[in-house]
Amino acid sequence: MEAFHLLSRGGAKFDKKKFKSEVSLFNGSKGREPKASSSAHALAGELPPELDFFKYAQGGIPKRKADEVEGGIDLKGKKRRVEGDDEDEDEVVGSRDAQQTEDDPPMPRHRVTTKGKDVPEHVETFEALRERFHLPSHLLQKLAQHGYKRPTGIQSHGIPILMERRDLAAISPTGTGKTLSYLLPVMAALGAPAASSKSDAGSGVRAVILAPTRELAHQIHNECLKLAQGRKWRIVLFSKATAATLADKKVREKIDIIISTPLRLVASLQAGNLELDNVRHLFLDEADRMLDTEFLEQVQEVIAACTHPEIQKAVFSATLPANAEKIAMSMLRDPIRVVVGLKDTPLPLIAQSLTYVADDQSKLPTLLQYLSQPYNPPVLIFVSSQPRATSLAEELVIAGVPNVDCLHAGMTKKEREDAVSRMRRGESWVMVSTEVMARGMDFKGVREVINYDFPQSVQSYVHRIGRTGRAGREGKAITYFTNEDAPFLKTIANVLLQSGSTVPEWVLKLPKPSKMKRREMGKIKRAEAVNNARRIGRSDAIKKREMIAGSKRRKEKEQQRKEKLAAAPLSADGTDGES
DNA sequence: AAAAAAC
Repeated sequence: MEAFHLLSRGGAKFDKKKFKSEVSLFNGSKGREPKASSSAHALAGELPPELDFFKYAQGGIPKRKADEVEGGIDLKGKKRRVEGDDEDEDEVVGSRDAQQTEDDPPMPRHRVTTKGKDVPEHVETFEALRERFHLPSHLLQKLAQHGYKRPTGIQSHGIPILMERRDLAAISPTGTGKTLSYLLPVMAALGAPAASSKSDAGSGVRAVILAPTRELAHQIHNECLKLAQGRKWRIVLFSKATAATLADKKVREKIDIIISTPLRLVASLQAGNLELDNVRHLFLDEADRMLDTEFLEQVQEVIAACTHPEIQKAVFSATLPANAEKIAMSMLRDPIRVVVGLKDTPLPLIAQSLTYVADDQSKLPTLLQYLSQPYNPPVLIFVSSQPRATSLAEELVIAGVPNVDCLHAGMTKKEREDAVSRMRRGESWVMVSTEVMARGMDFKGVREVINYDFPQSVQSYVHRIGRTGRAGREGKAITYFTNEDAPFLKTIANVLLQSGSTVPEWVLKLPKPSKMKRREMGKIKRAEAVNNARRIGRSDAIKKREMIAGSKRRKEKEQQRKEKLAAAPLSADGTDGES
């Protein structure tokens, strides 16, 4: 009860450990929440942030028993039915996820399907990679050293494919270790650092990894550094600052791996400060996002700059709509497609629910009510725009919710970095953010996701809620919907159903979007078409200038907002009280 | 279908 009090008032200095176990105890009565013991255990066993990378392999992850009945639906039975529905008839059904063997951590079981010519045999263990591909022992040591026991589905199938230098389109659910599945082969292929005299691999960058957000690029970079620890590879997280150092050609030639967002890289290419003609590995993380129209052109420019004849390309995501897959496949050479589990589907470990809030005004009271009761921090809250992120965070602070943070791309680089590190340190209890956080970000502790604003696509939904339930842990996801969201509700509801969560009967009985709605949507579509048509005639330079102006305006607005907020800082430091 | 993100 004390914890409850502290939480709602936010007035006291805080022992998170103590707090969390008490809150969990509290929740225990509700049955659906993770058990107190598991919560306390997870917390006690928490690794320092620098070891996060190895979390996938950790044992002792609490998991719902397979035969547990939840909300009237037998998860096991449900899952079997869904698997039976698979439509890709010409696909080869490979092994199951290696994680399922008796004594091992209960990672979710996923079927793995592969498609393509001469698909390399998957491996059951990391050791097998040494025998087959001479994976350097220092890499194996890194894995073993940190308790990495068995490869996940995507790792056991993807790594051999990549190590045989084949192109790959990999689809695997959120939190199943995609990053390692492409980093390990890159590190193995690099051999000696470019700076070393032993290197016979030509000069200049040999691997490029692209990600859609700075935060994700940063996270990938960190994980890469962990694998490279003690080695002399130059692994560069591309930023304005690092790009500036490239003017010196000697500097560029010694880089081994670049991890970057597309536009940053394109800027350097255009400035003539970077050559990618020696790149042997070009990987796209969050591939469907990277192939969105807004990124596509930039990505294509990077691809065009990678002129090495033996370049290996690969794309990774938890979601890959048909459209994006078509583009991806056209970019790859004789590709292999690997699908772990079901495409565009969240993990069954995430308990999903829908909450009706009549309109936008009703959301805040609903959220405050929710946060006035015990919850498992940190909670990640998604909204649809930057201003809404700022103002919601503001409202929560005013309402006395402690340790509220905010993250969106309108913030400065430093603000964004600070927000992420508060999150990593467990100092944020409530993180309000936009789509910028929806993909790839791996905050181990996140147990709850709230979609305050309805997601704009199934893909967005899957990635957002995939911030929880990672590496075999449980998670909880709540999605608010208003009357206006109704036309899109059924689509999302089906996603919930497919992944083993329950949906109120009446939602399933909803008709397809009404004629009126469709007409409305049609109007928007036409208006957009007209708008686009108007733009077609314009030069790229004008478009670019407009884009820059738009972003400047946003930044100015943001600054004004911040100044207003100065009296009530977003970031509580644990000792602050409300006014 | 629409916003966000990328420099």
